[in-house]
Amino acid sequence: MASPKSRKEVLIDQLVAVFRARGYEGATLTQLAKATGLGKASLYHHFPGGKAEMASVLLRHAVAELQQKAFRHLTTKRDPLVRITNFIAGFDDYAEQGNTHCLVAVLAQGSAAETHGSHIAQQFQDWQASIAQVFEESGMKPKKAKRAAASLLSELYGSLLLAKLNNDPSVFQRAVKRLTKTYSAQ
Amino acid sequence: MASPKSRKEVLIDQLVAVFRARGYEGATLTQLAKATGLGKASLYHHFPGGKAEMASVLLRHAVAELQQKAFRHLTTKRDPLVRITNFIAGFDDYAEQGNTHCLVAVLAQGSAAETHGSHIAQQFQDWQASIAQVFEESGMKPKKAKRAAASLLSELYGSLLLAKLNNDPSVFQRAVKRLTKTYSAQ
DNA sequence: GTCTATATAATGATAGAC
DNA sequence: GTCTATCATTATATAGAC
Repeated sequence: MASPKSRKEVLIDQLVAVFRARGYEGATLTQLAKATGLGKASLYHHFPGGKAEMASVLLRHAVAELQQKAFRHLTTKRDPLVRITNFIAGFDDYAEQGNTHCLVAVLAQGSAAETHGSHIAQQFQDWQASIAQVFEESGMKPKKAKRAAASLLSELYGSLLLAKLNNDPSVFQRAVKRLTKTYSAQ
Repeated sequence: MASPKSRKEVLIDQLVAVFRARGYEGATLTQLAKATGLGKASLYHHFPGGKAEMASVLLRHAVAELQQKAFRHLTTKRDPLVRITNFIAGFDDYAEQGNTHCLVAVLAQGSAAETHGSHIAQQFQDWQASIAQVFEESGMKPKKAKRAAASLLSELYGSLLLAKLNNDPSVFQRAVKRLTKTYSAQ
């Protein structure tokens, strides 16, 4: 079912893996070149703006992927709680069951934050509002819906971070299971 | 009441601020020198092993500070739920009400993870067990206590991360308030 | 203990051939 | 589109005077 990936998409995936694992400053051109099998000069052919351009392109790509895999489910016509559980499942997919970081969160740290921080903040506020909207449709008052949305995002990103800190993806997997159960019950 | 800080403690605090804000690779010697008001060579007088030694010392320091401010409260003789709420308050103190990162989490990312990852993982497992122990004493079965501990840590670290991603410390402050309420209500 | 000056290595980035 | 070779800059780290 997976549509065949273009050359550029494969390239982007290879670069994303390095940025996710090492962060913006930790991802050196030597490592990026090695991960893609290209020389440094070839990377500059694809990204004339160098590392900064790579980060921008990859950030857009990650946001689009999260939208497609996870947040998209929030705006369907289905039952609100089904939308939430579908969203959680999509996020689990994006995070590869707790085995990888979210690039958006990675690029919000270190010096990349100076460049992308406000964009990312806006994005997270939009996402949070999108979740809150679904909770409202499920019967919560606006204030409570907003906090429930913040709590859900916190638990997803928190357990993903803790999975990394504990060096154990199952921390994330259990959180996904628990959250899914919480919102599918009733 | 705060005991006067030694020269070295002040120095460490200044260095920690840079590592917290920029990460391990993002914290350059130039920035570290500027933050301390010292020249680079003077930093090597205090830390002959350079950046790597700074990170090791600062990591130990951060773990000790977290122990002193937060986790210490888990092993008092008080009521289990009081211990939990005291722990949360202490973590809030360490995180400066959501305005700063946890250095331990910062040093678990990027290339510093290669050096400190397993130590940090062990530390988090110990901390999690310490919280679980309290939940057990409050009446939970071991399995449930363990998951409740993971959930609490996830929410604290997740809301702290989300506060950064949203560029809004109140995300963390509200989580602390909500968690405190959850565990202080009977 | 701190400094200036400098060495050494790595990084991001380019030029130009193919 | 990819390469080799190289550049300029920045990074970590050291020597040695004070």
